[in-house]
Amino acid sequence: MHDVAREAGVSQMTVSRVMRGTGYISKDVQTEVVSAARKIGYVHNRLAGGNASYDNPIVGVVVPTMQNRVFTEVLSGINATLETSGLRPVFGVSEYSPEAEEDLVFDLLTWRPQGLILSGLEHTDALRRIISQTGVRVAETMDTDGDPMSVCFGFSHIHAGEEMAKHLIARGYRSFGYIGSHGGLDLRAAKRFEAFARVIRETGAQLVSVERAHTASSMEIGRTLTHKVMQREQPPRAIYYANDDLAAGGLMHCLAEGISVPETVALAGFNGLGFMSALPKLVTTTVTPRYDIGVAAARWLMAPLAKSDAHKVELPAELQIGQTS
Amino acid sequence: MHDVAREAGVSQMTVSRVMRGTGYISKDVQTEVVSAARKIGYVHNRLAGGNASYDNPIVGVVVPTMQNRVFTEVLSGINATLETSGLRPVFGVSEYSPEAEEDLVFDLLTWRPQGLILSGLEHTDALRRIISQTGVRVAETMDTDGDPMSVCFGFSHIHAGEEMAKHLIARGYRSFGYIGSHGGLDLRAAKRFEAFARVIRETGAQLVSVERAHTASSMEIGRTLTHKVMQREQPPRAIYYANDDLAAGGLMHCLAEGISVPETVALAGFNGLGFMSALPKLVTTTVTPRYDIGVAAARWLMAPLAKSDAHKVELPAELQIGQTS
DNA sequence: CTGTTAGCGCATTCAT
DNA sequence: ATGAATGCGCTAACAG
Repeated sequence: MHDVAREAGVSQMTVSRVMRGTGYISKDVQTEVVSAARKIGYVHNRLAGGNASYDNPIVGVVVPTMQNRVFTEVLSGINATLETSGLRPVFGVSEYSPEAEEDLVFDLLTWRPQGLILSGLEHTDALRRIISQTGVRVAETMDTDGDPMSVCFGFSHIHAGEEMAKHLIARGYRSFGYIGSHGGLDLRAAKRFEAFARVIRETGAQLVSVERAHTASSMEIGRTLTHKVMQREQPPRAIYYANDDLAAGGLMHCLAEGISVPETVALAGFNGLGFMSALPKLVTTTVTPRYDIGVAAARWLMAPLAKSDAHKVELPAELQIGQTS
Repeated sequence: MHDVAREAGVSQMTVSRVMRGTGYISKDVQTEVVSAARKIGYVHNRLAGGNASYDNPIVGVVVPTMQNRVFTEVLSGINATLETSGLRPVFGVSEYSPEAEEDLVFDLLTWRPQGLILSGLEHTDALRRIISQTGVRVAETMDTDGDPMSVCFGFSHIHAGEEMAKHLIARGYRSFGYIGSHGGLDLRAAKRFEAFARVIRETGAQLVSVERAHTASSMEIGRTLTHKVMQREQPPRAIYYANDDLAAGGLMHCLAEGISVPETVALAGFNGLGFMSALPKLVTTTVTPRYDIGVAAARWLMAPLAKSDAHKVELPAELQIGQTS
């Protein structure tokens, strides 16, 4: 920066102001400095400045997985929004482990970020402690069933599970199956399932099978588990899947085996991912606003709401009735 | 750090060494410092250190899109590998625009990264210039058809296109269609297509239709374009898709319309994404080592090969013959 | 194994 | 509208 200053015949401080576009600078000096910088091949070091001003143009993001489009879409929303003000997301993947999430948060704090974006409302005590100790701003996403540390953006999974149960009950189904993944580590899926199961029980209907893979969700797993469930003596009349990938896999199994949907078995997914509209049958699901949640969380970190504002920002998920129920 | 030093009764430099885990520190002092830090609630500022040591624990990554699993898998490989040595990827999305890529590189250099990971071998002149001016290490990925700035990791798209053409010709097909996306901005897809078309022509077979969506690829687009192509008076006997999403959409169209595959029309995709194995028919495709490419590039940045080493690291893609050709 | 000295590349806070 | 002095939090280089 000194070199640029000398080249442009101004002080180092003026170069700094030009680089950041702050304060008053005359047009002449501005162009002079820019061309001097280009001539020397100078690239502004934004992180060194963060040292003096005590914050960096960074937002830390922790997502549970990258195997599910849901979170890459959230990330897209975050990235697109932060881009507008020169911030960048720095992310980590927790693989649905609270301890891994805790480690990641510790690591990301090491970067002195403007804020943090986490998934879900359940975190380790140590994580909560460090957050309040350091005072970083935190946006929690994807869930509103619980108490956020400061603000959360998302929807109620309990409501989503109930709503789907009611829909299927209303359609006349009385015996149900559930297919999940991640060995139950996905706590939001667990909330949906519990709410779903409760409504089923209250209605006097049956939950005849619950299957959960121990690995990440995928169409393959969905197909395999559906095969397993449908081989039983008394297969369920309707299957609720933890997400669309699993449900799509279920549909693929039925297509391949000639099982008629929804006559023999009804299927329901969760998320409303784009690829679902390309399947031969539109699968009943709950459409979630992933991208918008990312946008909302990022926007909040860029300009936090006043204290008086809501601690829970609802971005509702909507039941989408397809041709599989 | 001063406060921690005082609390632990050592010098600030010793605290620095403990935080970074470098140099020789006695076990006693080490534990003393750690507990002092915890007591005060001190979080190490790693970016301030980057100031003094002239680079940060960061690798800049530019991917063309996040809509395609291919690149999120590359990112996963990069992330998992960098994690092992405390580095983090900081990424940007170019949306297949060379100018956007250029801007992103300029921005990422502002972070003083240890290195850069880019996609493809085609970049703007300004980008090449800044790279050589600043001397950052750059790994280019996904392609080996061309000259890397320093090292590239991937496979030949020309070979992949030729190989698929030869396979389909060998199966006896003589009239072909091609379905792509991104309005031709995906240069690697373009390489495959050109090689494919050349072999077709050389064999005396026909390329009867070429369709390209102007938007990102998806199953929906694949389904729509397949519908369009199959409506023609002389539909092709085999369709080569720019990627698996499009091909899967094509298969969905055929399933929904009762078009028999491969009897009426053969289908071939590209990438060999995991979800393909869940489809009712295994689609013929070329399996690409996305994750491994991310791993290899990241590993190289962590410990660059000697000058004498290869400038092109081949991670071969393999033809996978399925039930759709 | 630990401490001292010097300074990384910037931005803040005054001045003018 | 621009500049000078000062310090941010940390690490390199060396001494011991």
